[in-house]
Parts: sequence; structure tokens; C-alpha cells
Amino acid sequence: MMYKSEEEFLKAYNPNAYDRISLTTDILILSISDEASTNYRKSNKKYMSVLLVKRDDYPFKDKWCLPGGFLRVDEELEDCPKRILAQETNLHDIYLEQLYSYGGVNRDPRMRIVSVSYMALVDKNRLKDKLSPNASWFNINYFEEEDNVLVILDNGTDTIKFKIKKTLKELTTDRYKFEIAENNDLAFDHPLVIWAGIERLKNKIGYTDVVFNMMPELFALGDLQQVYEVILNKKLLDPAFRRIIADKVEKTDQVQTGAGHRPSALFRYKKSTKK
Amino acid sequence: MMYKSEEEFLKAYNPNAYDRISLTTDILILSISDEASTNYRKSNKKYMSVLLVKRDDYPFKDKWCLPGGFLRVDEELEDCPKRILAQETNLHDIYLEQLYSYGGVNRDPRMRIVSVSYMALVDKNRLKDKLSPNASWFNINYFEEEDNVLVILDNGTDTIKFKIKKTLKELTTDRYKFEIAENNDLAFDHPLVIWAGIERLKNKIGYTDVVFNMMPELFALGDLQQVYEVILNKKLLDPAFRRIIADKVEKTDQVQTGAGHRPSALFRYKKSTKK
DNA sequence: CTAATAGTGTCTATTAGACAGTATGTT
DNA sequence: AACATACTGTCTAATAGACACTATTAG
Repeated sequence: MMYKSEEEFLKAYNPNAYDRISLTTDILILSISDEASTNYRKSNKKYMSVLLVKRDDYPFKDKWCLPGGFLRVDEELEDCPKRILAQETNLHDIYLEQLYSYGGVNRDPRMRIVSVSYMALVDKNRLKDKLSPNASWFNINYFEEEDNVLVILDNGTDTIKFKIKKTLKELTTDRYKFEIAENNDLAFDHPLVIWAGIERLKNKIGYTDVVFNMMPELFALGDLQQVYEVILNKKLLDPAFRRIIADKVEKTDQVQTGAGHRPSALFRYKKSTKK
Repeated sequence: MMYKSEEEFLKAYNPNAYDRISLTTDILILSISDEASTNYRKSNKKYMSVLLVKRDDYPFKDKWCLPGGFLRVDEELEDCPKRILAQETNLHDIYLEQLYSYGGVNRDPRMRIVSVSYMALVDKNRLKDKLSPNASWFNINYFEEEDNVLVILDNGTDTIKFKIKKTLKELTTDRYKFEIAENNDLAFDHPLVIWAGIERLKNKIGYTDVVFNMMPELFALGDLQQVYEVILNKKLLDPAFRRIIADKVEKTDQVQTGAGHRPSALFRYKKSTKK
């Protein structure tokens, strides 16, 4: 079960597997993380973060990748990401949504694998000490240029960089097609999955209530605003923000105190009544 | 190769196939169709229409279904729907977009099949006489009720009805989950694919230029508006509509005459400059 | 002339963006 | 007191909705 190199591993791999197609699911698990501020008055800087696992076997041995696994013949498609999610985080009943299916002929060096990717949104603070030992949260930073996006993931120890090329699709769409331009750190075509998820979340935050899956039970509006800002990658104006979320939250009688400024009221998610 | 019944067919089916997963793609090919008006003055009523093929083998023998087929081991995932599209319509370079992947354990009685569905948008008038003989265009009518959608497809000879149940997903989303509530006419879980495509198109028409894939080279704004109306399933006000599409079209010096009213200028698609 | 669609001007309502101001905790 | 954030009032700009009006053809 231990091979000296990837080539040796591939040589030994069951060649019979080559003429059939296998199916896996990969999960992009996103959450929000805080970075403790040095100034006692300032609020913590927030990041989007993604859960990666380190591969301990070929192919891509010792590289980080998204949690994933093979679909079982008697398993419902959506049960596969749920099973893997439970495996990695011990979490059940999590927000899960199908992202996209990837089927490049050579995306896996072992054999032909088509992968259905899913996105899960969680509040990572609810699952402390429940992570599997080979998993780690990486903060997400990204920089959008003319027709590239540079993404940098960082868990305090390792840094993962990759670049995605954006090209405008056919004449008739103003939507982009994404390809991997540079990637040495992340296994498979997972940079595409990560970027697809970020784009989807950015979009969905505007017309659904999915953000609240990433929030604790009680939260201050300032924190919620920061989560919006980190996802949308831009500053929002206070009054505008409060108008937008006004009917999605309800005030509790609790307040958050202890910071060097006016305490904030704590809110909880409320299912919007209108529209 | 000819079986008396579906049960007999399934009994004879290679049982070895049961312990592996196969992958197919299904394509939802949408277009716009006209229904000639009885009143010479009135413009033709428009419908969305979908291309279906009649199955000539088990399972679902003699039922209509979406064109589809098995992914080949050495074929890129997106090449599969392209190949099938060329087979059924002789069309290449068509707008294609991945919709969703379906993987219910029992969605195909033969064996475990996961299907990646695609949506193609075409102008059916550009492909006259090029259809494969077992294919036919069906007009789409649908009626949205409280938590159901009744969809009726009609090709002049056959009528296909099915009902989709809408349920609000988790507390945190205001998006729906769709299930088949009634279906006796359409093979497999294809009602879900059709509805997913209609929803997607309804949505995309608002922030992309995909509609123009369904339009002829030159068109009158009245026709374009009718296409919007039939896709969005509601009437639009003229001035508002013209404001919205103003920077997506450019006027030509040609006019459409012959109807019992003021002739309309003909426009063509122009890639929007702003935003 | 008439029925039907083509096409435009303009008023109003709603929503988004911007800024300025007041409030209140900790050190 | 000073800083940083909490929270609100209000003005303005941009956009969407509504209606009314004029234009032009085949029959």
C-alpha cells in the first residue's frame, strides 16, 4: 500500500478500472473565521474560510484538497457529501447545495472520475474539537485582476496559492468561464470548485438567507455586516445594510458588551415575512 | 432485442451492470415557437418549446423523454451533450449550460445511473428539416399554484402532463426544493430537469443575454418582448422593457412590414457595453 | 375609418447611495 | 477625555412602474 512515487503507484493501479467511469463528490465547506485584533477597541477582522484535508496517499500525496469520496452504488447522491461531512466534522443537518459537476478526462490520474461538487455552509465555532485530525481551516484571500483571480489560502502553517483565469463566455452571455491558470498546491481541479463556491455564495447572499447558516444563534448587526462585507468583498454603508436585513432579523433583549465602545444589541435570524 | 414487457426486459438485463455506476447526460433543448393567429392583425402567440424524443426501447418504451446518452470513457463531459445535440438536430456551436446532476438510486430501473443535465437554447427556425425522425417540439404551458406547478406539454398530437411539488427548503433559504408529484407521461425524472431549466432560464434572462440565443438574427422589439413575457410568464410594460434592453440591441435600417399595423423596426443583438 | 401594434414622453413610487449626526461602552 | 463602534435621520440619485399619448399600416 506504500509506493515510492506517483508513477509507481499508477503503474500498480488496477488497469481494469480504466475502462469504467467512477463517481465522487467533493465538498466545499465554508465558514467565517475571526482574527484576534491587536487593538482592544477594534473588532476582529473576518475571513471566509474553507476546510481542507491533507491527502495521505497517491495521487497528490501530501497535498491539500477538498474532502470527498466515492459514491456507493446503493447511496443517494446527496447522501454521499452528507456522509463525508459527518466523517470530517461530525456535523449533521448542515446546509448543503449542489454546485457543479466536473468531468475532465484527465482530472484524476488514476482513472476516469466525474465529480459532483457540493457546497456546505457552517459556523465553525459550533464544531470545535470535532474535526478529523487531517483536516484544517484555511482563511481565504483573493485578489481580482483584469481577467485573473489570485486566491491565497492560509492556515497559519501552510499557504496555498492558485490563479484562476476568467474569460467571457460566448457573445450571448455576460458570464465568465473559469479555468485554472496556475496551481501547484491544491490537488485535482479543486481550485475551480472553491472559486465556483465563492461566486455562488456571493450571488446567493443577495436573494436568499443562506448567510445565517454561517452565523451563531445570536449575533450583533455589526458582525453580520462584516460577514456580508467579507463575502461580497466590499464595504457596505451602515444604513443601507440595516435596511436590507431589517426584516430578516429580530432583536433580542440581550446585548454584547465588553468591547471598548457602545454595546451592540444581539439579534437572531427571523424568517422574512414579505416576498 | 425485443421484449414483451418491461419486467421481461429487466430480467434479461446484464446483472453485472448493477454493481457499477453509469453516467449519462440529458439535454433540455429549449426554443420559442409561434402559433399562427386567426386574426390577420394580431401577432402570433408564442410559447416556450422543448425538444423531446420518443423512446423505442425499454425502459419507458414509447414514452417521450429528453435526448440523452451515455458518457464515453474518453469523452470530455461537455462533449457528451454536444454529441447528442448534433445527433438530434445537426446543430453545432449551440449555447449549452450545465443544469444539475441527478443521482437518485432508483431513477433508472436498469441500473444505477447518475445523469448530468444540460440546457441548450436554440432558435428552432434555424434548424428546420434537420430533426431526427423520432424527435418532436412540444409547446410548454405551466400553471403555478400554491405549492404545485402543473406543466402541460403539447406537440399537436400528444399531450404530456406532470405536476411538480414545490417545498420551501430549510429555514435559512427562501429557495424551493422540487419533487415530482404526478407523472405518467414523461420518462425518468425528466420533469425535474424541465422545470429546473425553466426556472434557470427565468432567472438568467434578468442578468445575462442568453435570450438572444433563441432569437433570429433580426427581430422586432415587440417579438423580443413577447419572448421575455413568455419566459417570465407575465406581461411587461412597453417603456420599461425598452429601457431594459436599450443597450443590448441595435437598430438596423430594415423594417418588418405586412402586418395590419405600423411596421416595426428590426434590431439585432449588440453586446452591451456597460456593466 | 378601424383594429392592432409601434414607439415615446412624463409623472410617480420605490429603492439605493451618501453623509452627517448622536449614543455609549472601555481604557 | 478619547477612541471605536452602534445606531438613526435625511437628503439625493437612480431605477422601476404606470399611464397617456402619437404613429402607421392592411384591410
